[in-house]
Amino acid sequence: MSTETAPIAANFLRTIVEEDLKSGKHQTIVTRFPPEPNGYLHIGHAKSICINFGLARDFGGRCHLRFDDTNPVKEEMEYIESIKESVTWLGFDWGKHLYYASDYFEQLYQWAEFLIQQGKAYVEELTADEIRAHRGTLTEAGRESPWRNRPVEENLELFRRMRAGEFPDGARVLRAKIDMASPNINLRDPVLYRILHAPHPHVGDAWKIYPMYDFAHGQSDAIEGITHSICTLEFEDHKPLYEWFLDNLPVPARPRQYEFARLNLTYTVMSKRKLHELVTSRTVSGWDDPRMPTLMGIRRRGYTPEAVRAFCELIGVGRSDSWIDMSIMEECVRSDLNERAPRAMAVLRPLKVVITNYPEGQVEQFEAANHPQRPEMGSRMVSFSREIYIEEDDFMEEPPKGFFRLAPGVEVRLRYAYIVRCTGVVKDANGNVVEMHCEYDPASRGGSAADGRKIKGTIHWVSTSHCVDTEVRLFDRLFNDPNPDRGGADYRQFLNPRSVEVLPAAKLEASLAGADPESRFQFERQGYFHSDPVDSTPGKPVFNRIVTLKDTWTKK
RNA sequence: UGGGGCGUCGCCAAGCGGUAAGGCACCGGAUUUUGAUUCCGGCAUUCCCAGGUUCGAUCCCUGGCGCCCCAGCCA
Repeated sequence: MSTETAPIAANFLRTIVEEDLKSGKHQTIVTRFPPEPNGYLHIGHAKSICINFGLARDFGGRCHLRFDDTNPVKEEMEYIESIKESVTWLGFDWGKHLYYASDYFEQLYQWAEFLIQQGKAYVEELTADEIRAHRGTLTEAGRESPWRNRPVEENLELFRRMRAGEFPDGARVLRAKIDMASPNINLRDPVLYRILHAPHPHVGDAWKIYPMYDFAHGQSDAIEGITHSICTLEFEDHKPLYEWFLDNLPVPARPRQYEFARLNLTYTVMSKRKLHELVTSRTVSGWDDPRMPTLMGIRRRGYTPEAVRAFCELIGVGRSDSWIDMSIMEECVRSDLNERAPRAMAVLRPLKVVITNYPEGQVEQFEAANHPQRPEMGSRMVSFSREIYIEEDDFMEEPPKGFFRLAPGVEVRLRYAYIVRCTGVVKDANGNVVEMHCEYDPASRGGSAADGRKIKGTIHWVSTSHCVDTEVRLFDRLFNDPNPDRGGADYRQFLNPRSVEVLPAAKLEASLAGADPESRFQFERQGYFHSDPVDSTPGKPVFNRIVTLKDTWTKK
């Protein structure tokens, strides 16, 4: 009993794999992550990556990275590179198993000829519109094409001429001969090949015809010996076709397709089209904007790969449409970073404080723990002086009940330093508080009162002459509605106008000046922050807020 | 009113005929020099609805209801 390892969360896919291994159906399992290189990966892909690579990892199998590159007009090398980088960043390794559907184009072509020879495929000369008209509707059967029963030899010759580039785009198409009356529209003589005089990002201009997804995917799985071909629910209707090819072609293996529900996340959009629009309309700064649900954006925001993986594990795998609340993902970074991020003090919206009874010119050093629960993470010294900055929010002239930060006459502890009492404020012509005066208790060095009196509030601070000035960006959700896609309304009307707030002059404790790019800290009492890898400069890191700390005070 | 899928706590999600796991959220309370963390405790007499089979049904049957997907020479 006690030797049992922590149970891996059960889900139907793991159950299937477990049974296939136990029954001996498979000696080892092989999965694959098959992105089309026509865009950047997003958090929804992360779920699929974690499922596929995770299954392989947990059951001692392997997972291939295979680019589903059958449509050269939409695909680009840049995406291929970016996808590889994102998968690696997430922490997965395909080893030597990097493949391209385009690597199988010759085999696929041979199989297409095989189908023609078997009388199971034909060259179509109807236009795209005519094909659509013949396809019928959801409730009416389709009609057979006049070209459906042309002789094998004619089909073969025409298909070879298609390959040779003798026809313009769209002039002809190769179709499977299945069943125009099938209630499953995918079986109504699906298109297998189309003519595309377009260069391919991986195989160049070797081909003038390209296979459709349906004709490429299952066969690629078979070629690679994929045992469990896992995709999202919308492909379930394609499964009979997937199996039809496997049944009618001399493929070397028999993969099986399984489907799961794709990830939906609240307060964001996931479709490639909308993500693209956000970028091109300059609504966001780019694909790696820290507000984007892309893996590049999430990374730049400061999420750790561990947090993203934990999130994918936590949400589970099922077949019912699900909407995961964004707060779940936020909680995943918090719990990861709570363990590992060093703490530091940073004043985001500074209010100057003069400690009137503190000797002018005096500077003291206080030791501050890098992590209160993990002494092995060490400590650093912070400088204290007569003039400091505190957070604007930590002072209220007329505090509400239950406020235990600074207010006139009230005492508070400056973390790691002294207990101070507010003795007055300085206001500008408009009545805004521009400076505050305090007196400190010299007997409270380190923050503990000599007489043992309880101090309810502790606030963070930074010495005005020992801090670094820098930019900090406060990110929030991109949309202010849980489902911006709802009801066909224009999702852009739900854009959160305050999804980013730039604070040009935040004050960081001096130790932060040397922060490496892409390092993460907890700014005490505020949240977790990440030094931006693009905009930081030596000595002046720029910080992105990853997520706030939980806050049971402002919530009230 | 063609085909496919789904419906278990606010959000996910186990469960596979034997009397409702877990996580997140939420609500209490304890500790706390981060109103954080941590820690304890609470949180579905009930599984979309209605019938039926059974000693017994969230799990089987029948009939409803609701939601999602499919008519690209996209994937």
